[in-house]
Formats: sequence, structure tokens, C-alpha cells
Amino acid sequence: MEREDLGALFARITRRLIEAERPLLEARGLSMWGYVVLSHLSHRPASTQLALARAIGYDKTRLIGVLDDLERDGLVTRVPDPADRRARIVELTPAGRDRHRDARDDIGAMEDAFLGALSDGRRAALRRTLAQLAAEGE
Amino acid sequence: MEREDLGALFARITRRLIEAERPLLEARGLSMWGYVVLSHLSHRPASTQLALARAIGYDKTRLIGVLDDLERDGLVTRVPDPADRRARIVELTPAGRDRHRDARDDIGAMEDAFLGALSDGRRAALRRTLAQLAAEGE
DNA sequence: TATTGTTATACTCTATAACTATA
DNA sequence: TATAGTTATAGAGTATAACAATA
Repeated sequence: MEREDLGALFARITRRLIEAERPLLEARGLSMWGYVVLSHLSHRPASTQLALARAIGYDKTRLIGVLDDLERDGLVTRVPDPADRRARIVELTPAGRDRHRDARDDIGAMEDAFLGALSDGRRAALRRTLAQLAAEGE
Repeated sequence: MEREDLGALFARITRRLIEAERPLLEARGLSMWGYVVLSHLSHRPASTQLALARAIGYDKTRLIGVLDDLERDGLVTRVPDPADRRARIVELTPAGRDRHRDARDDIGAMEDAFLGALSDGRRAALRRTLAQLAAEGE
């Protein structure tokens, strides 16, 4: 039996998901990485830029432009850490929290449609397995 | 309950798989897309360049460099189609078939390790679900 | 001397258009 | 007029090094 590469399967599905997300985020005025930043801050309220970059697996120099955009749009604030004046603490504003919730809801609805053909049991099994595989790498 | 984005989960796992594949392919002298081309030709023996590009979801202009490399290394041949002299038919050479088999075996072993913690039942369920999700988009 | 945030530069990938030879 | 393969060019994304401020 011909077993298809796991990597090819994952890559194809990831590409489809990203393509489906892009217009939803664009309609909310968010870039992909901007959304990732808001998501991370939504359940871990404040973080230095370096810690944030490491947590989301992104480069610290590229994160700067993303934060510039988010700050300009009033979705996050950067305030100097009193304990270490080199560091700047990134925090969600109320507007940032709202924007993230709206985008997340849009994406959640898209994901439900994406998984359309799967039973509830298979959806749950998939999420469990994915969470386990994603967690192992840390 | 906080449900993590499906897209983020898939993207993280895909990145890990690709990072694990890269050194294996490099050791076999193959690029990622070179391997994808060999894989496709291994179960669909011959194809025009345009059909190949569409089948693997890649751009026809970028495919050219990939085929140049594979041809230079003696892994594929490009012969003009007698029925349509604009088109060139891409075919695996015996060396190409061997190279693909070796790389595929390396990758298969890596994937088994990657899925290490999962039971046989959960592996099978995952593959079934992934195949279904990947197929829907076509 | 090392670290945080930043800027600058070079490099790689990707997208697009244009060209040739056939149809 | 359209299509298969190719080439060239411009743009986006990425990696790296260097800098100022602070530890």
C-alpha cells in the first residue's frame, strides 16, 4: 500500500487553512502574525518583546514591524518595564481584546466549516492528537 | 474552555515536520520540491511540466529550476512529446526511482519517530482524517 | 561583558510579465 | 489566438550583523 508522506499531508492542509484565514483577517485589518500576537497576549496578558518573539516562534527583528502596526492601530501598548529599562512590556488594549475576539470568532466558524464532514468524535480525536504532537516539540 | 486555533496547530506541526525532513533530504542531495516531484512521478510515471506543476500545486516557472537540477543529477529526463512538440514529458530514470525510494524510507522512519507517542489506532485515525481533509480541497 | 530593542543590509523566495516555438 | 516551456525583473519575505541603551 502506498502511504502518503505525513509532511505533504500536513503541508497541504496548512496551506488551505491559511488561505481560508487570510481574507477573514484582512477584513478585520490584521496580518497573520498580528493575529498570532493578539492570540498570545489574550491568554498571557503581558510579555516583553523578546519573550513574545520566542513564545510564538518568530524572529525578534521581524516582530518589531508587526508591533508597530498593532500599536499604531491602538491594539497593543509598549510600556518600559520599570524593573528593567531595556525591556518593553507589550499589552493588549481593550480594543485589541475586542479585535482579537472578533477575528477568532470568524476563524472558529471557518474551521467548523472546514471540518464539515467529520463527526464530533473524529473532530475531538483530531484536536487531541494535534495538541499532543504540537506540544511535544517544546 | 480555550480552544486553540486549528491553523496554529497545523502550522506548528508542519514546521516541525519540514525541519525534520530537511536534513534527511539534504543528505540525499534533494530539495524539498525536488522530492515532491520525484514522489509524484513515482506513482504517476510521466507528465508534462505544466500538468506536473498543477498536480503538485507549484508554479510552472519555479518548477523549471527544480527540473533542471533533477535532470542534471540524472534523476529525471525531459523528452519532447511527439504528439505536441511544445510539450516535454518528464519521466523518472532508474536512478531517480532509487533516490526517491531511499529518501522516502528515511522520511518514513522519521515520521514513525515523530508519531512516537501515539497508539497504532490513533495513528491510523490521524492518517484517515488528514487524507480526508487534504482531499476535500481539490 | 551580555542583553533588549532597533535599524540596515544582503539574500532568498515568490509573483508577474514577456518571449519562443509550436498549436 | 492560445498554449508549453523559458527567461527576466521586480517585489515580498527572511536572515544576519551592527548599533544604542541598559544591565
